This record gives sequence, structure tokens and C-alpha cells, in this order.
Amino acid sequence: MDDLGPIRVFLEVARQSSFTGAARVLGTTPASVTRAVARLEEALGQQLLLRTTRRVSTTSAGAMIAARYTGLLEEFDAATEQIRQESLPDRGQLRLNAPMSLGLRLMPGLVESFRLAYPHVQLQIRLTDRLIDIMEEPCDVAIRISQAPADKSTIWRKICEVPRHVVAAPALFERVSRPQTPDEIDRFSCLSYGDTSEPETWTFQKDRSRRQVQARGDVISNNGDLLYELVLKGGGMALLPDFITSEGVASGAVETVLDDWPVPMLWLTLFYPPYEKLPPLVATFTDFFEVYLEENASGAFRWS
Amino acid sequence: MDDLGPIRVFLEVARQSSFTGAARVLGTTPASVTRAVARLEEALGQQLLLRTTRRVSTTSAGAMIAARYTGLLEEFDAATEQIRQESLPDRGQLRLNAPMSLGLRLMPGLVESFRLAYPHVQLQIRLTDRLIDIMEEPCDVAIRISQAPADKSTIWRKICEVPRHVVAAPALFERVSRPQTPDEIDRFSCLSYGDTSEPETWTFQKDRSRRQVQARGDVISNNGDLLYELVLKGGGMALLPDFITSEGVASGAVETVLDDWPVPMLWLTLFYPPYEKLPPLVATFTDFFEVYLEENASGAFRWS
DNA sequence: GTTATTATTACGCTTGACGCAATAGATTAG
DNA sequence: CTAATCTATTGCGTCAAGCGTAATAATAAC
Repeated sequence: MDDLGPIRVFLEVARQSSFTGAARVLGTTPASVTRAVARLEEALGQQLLLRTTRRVSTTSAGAMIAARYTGLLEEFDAATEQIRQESLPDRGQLRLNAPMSLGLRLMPGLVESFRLAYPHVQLQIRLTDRLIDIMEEPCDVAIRISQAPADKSTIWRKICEVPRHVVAAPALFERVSRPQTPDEIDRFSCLSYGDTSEPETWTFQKDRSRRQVQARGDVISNNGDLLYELVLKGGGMALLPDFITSEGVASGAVETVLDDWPVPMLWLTLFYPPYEKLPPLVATFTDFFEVYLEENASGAFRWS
Repeated sequence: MDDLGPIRVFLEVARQSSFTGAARVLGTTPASVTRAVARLEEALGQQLLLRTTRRVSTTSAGAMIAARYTGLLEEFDAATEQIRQESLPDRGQLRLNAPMSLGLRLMPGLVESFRLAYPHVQLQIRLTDRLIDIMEEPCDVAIRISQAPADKSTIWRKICEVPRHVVAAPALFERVSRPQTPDEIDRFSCLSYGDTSEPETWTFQKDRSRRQVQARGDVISNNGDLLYELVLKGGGMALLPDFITSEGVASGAVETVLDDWPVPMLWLTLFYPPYEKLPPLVATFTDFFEVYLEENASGAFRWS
């Protein structure tokens, strides 16, 4: 017995003590009610209702079953109703994913602000730098910083661009002169961002000319903040997004290098799992995120 | 969404993270699984599973729904299983109905004995003298004492016969001589059993001759025990079943009258509501009752 | 690049449920 | 006591929904 229909019908008949009455309430015919009850009795293997053409009452089994099922059915309907409610755009669960460095800077304010606006949303925030297969760990939206989503099988949305600069501590240039062209970078120790054991390749662009340089050096890390700390200590040069370095640049703790050789900007994108249609709550977050970012972090990002 | 099938399918897919695997477990085809999940998503109005041809995971909504429904479904199955268990012949609920006078004498011992034999049966015992419409108040078996079930719409079963005698206190005959024929009953005050305001009509039978006599008197009661008490006090004669009078007859407190003019015996019968098929527990009780009565009360009843 | 696996969809079929009308049973009215 | 009425059930024709098979599209593995 997997169909709740007959159970509902039976309960209504038991409540009313009438097949015809139940049919009226349920908007069907007495014949259908008869068959539904018969199906249930067949499935449970026992007679539930005592029928005379004029009066209907429940057997002992029927009474117990009615008592047992009514509560369950109410719970079930409540659950279903709640589930349907959860599809509203302002409540439910939202599993976010963001990169470590950006997440640590951005999420505290973002989450506080979002929770204020949408208090009925349960948030689950996961900071991870691996560009996880979105299917791997459950996730509704992933904030990513990447070059240019070549992946055509995933759904993504560009939010803004992320300027980057090569930075270094001023102390670094006390003995060695600042580089004037990308090729001169070879003279410095470079700090690479990445998961691999291969150093980064930095691409510079001036007017129409383009230079690619290997970031030679002994340190590779998958964490931008760590690289930044090393830069502060004079450990070398690093190509880092502005949202990490902007404060240090403003205070003079670090200096940008090769300002006239811009580095292609990264994209700040939202990645979605392969939705058929964007869930309402996810759409809500997307909009909120876009507005929040433009209003609160315009310094380190660029809208084109 | 009234069909639990799709929910079960969805839960299995979520557990396995695979449509094909779920199909294998559920003994169906992947195509069917796809459609079942699609139906559920349609009914709930939101996407529950994220599919790639190679990997499956749940959306936020799907995860919550899975969590919410699994418990409910287990409860539901447990209830269904229990209900199926209740159809066994030695457990469940049994609603009994018996006449007042017989019930008070019979039920204490019967119930004690029955509970010993069937400890998992819930008994509900109702003593009432009205020959209730069995459909009126819920009842699984009704013990009745009646003339001869003419009612053809009800199911009944004759257990044994109930001898009756006209009894009176010995003191009654100190001044007036005992009646020798039914007609002489007119000389005494008679105590009638019944619900109406009409006195009883007593039928006597000797050989092939038959006499009907109006039980003239000023007292009518629907309770045999009350009549018996009145008889003990010398209030008149009454036609009472032996199970009420036998003790008094044995001790000499009352005497039977017109012993050579027997009164047609009543029937002790079990009445059932209009069952399609006798429920197992009811059948159990019926058998138990028959055996118990023969073994414990053979004095006041007669098997033919 | 090729193969194998997986989810989906189109097609044909069967099963099952429904509504209507007719039947049987029981209560009420006269 | 009889007729009328209301009720539950059942047979019949219809229709929709679900299933399995086979074909398709997409992805991961070799």
C-alpha cells in the first residue's frame, strides 16, 4: 500500500460514517469511494468498515487503523506543505562555497548583511580553494575566482573583474633596482600561487604586446594570504589580487610593480550546479551578492 | 502528491547517488526511476536532484526533503506493519457486548480466563440489556439471550439453550396453594421482564398442548436480578432463566413452579456485525467462549 | 580518439482507476 | 403492510498513467 489516496478516503468515510457523504466531500462518486476502501482492505488484509446499506461503522481493526493513520497523515501533509513553503525565495537552506582568501574577507560582512535581510535562511558556508567538482560536495552556489570559465558543462555567471598586481615590499628594492619590463622579473625571487609543484606563468600586457614570464622562485602556496605575508617580510614578489594587497599598498607596506604592464584581470564568478531552473533562493542570493559587492567592495573589484 | 512510490524512489536515488543503482535495488528500470523522480519534482515544484550523466547529487531542497521524509516513511511503514500484525488471531482489540445479568455472572471468570490465554488482546466490555442495533455502538461480538433470531440481516451463532422456570418464594404458598396449571397463575402477582410497559406473555408447553398466559402484575423491570430479588422477598412469581435462580433453588430460597409445564428455552447466541468474513480474533473468541461455557457453566445451560 | 557507462526520451502496450448506469438491500412514510 | 427513497455495490466502457524496450545524448575512462 503505497498510495495514500485510499487511506484518505477511508478516513473520511470513517469520520462521516457514510460512503456517499465522503464522496461528496472528496468531490468524487460513491462508486469510487467503495472501490478505494475495498483496495485498502485488500491491501491490509482485513475488513475495516461494517456496511449496511443504511449505516456504516468501523470494525475494531478499522478504528485502530483510523486512529493510527490520522496522525501520520497530518504529519505527512504538514511536511509536504512545509517543503512546498521552502521553495519560496526567502527561506530554506543555502550551501555556499567560496575561496579561502576572498571568503575570509568577504563572507563575514556578506553573511551578516544577508542574514539581516533574510532571517529565515539557513546558511552553510564552506571555504575551500580547490576548484571542487561542484557535484562532489553538496553546494548550491560557489563563488570562484578564475581566469575564464572554459567549462561549458557548468552554469556560471560573471559578477565582476578582479584586478591583480605584482607586489613587493619596498625593502626589496633597496639593493636591487625595480624591474622596468617583465623580463627583468627573472632577477627576483617569485612567490607562486597554485596547487601544483610548477611555478606560475605570469602574463603581462602593454598596448598590444604580450609577455609571459615564469615566476621563478622556491615558494609555491595555494593560499594568497600566506604569499602576501611572505611578501610583507620581503620574501619576494607575488602576483596577487588587489583585494589582498590594496590595504598594504595604501599604507605603503607593499608597492605595486610594473604598473604600466597590466596583468589580465581574473573573473569573479558564481558557479551553479547543473540546475534545470535556478531555485528561487539561489536567485535571491545571486542578486543580493551582486548588489552587496558593488556597494561594499568596489575598491578592489572592477565592473566593466 | 499522494503516491509514496516516487518518494521511495527518490530516497533510494539520493542514498545511492545513482539512478541505475536505485533501479537495481528497487527491481525496476532506470527509465522508470527517472520518471518517478520527475513526477516528485513536478509535484513539489522544485528540483531535487542534480544530474550529470555521470554523477548525481541532491539540491539543498532535495537534501532537506530526504531528511524530512525518511523518518516519516519509516514511521508509516512501521504503522502499516503493525496493522498487518494486528490481524493475527491472538492480538488486537476486542469489543464485547453482553446482557447485564448474564454478563455480571459470566464475564469476570470468562475475561480472567481469556486474558490468561490471550494476553495481547485489549478487551472492551459493555454490559447492556437493550438489544442494540449492533451498528449503533461499535462492537465486535455481542452475547445475547433471545427467543429465536428472526432477524435475517444479522449474523448470529447459537451457542446453547437457556432453560427458564417460573419461580417463587416458598412463603408465597403458605396461604395460597401452588398453581397446578398455567391458568391458575392469574391468582398470583407476576413480575414481568421487559422494556415496555406491557406485561410479559408466558408460554407453557405440556406434551402437545400449549398455553399462553398474561403475567399480570404491577412490576415490570428490564433487569432479571432485580426481579429475582423481589421474588426472594415474596413479591410474586417471575419467569427467570436458571442461571439467575439455580442457586436459590438449590438452597431452597425459591421454588420452581409448574415443573411439568416447561417453558420454551431461550437461546444463548453470539451476534456479529455484518462481517464479510469473521475476523481471526473474533473467531478465536467465539471458539474460546463456546468451550469456556461448556466447561464452566453447564449447570444452568443446555446443549442440544 | 574510442569505448563504456549513465540519464533521458520516444514509442507501444498494459494495467488500473473512474464515471455512469443498473442492482440489491434497508429504512421511512403513508 | 406496501411503496418510495436512500444507500452501497457491481458490471461496463472509457481513458489516463505507468512500465519496459530501444534509441539518444552526454560524460568519464582507457
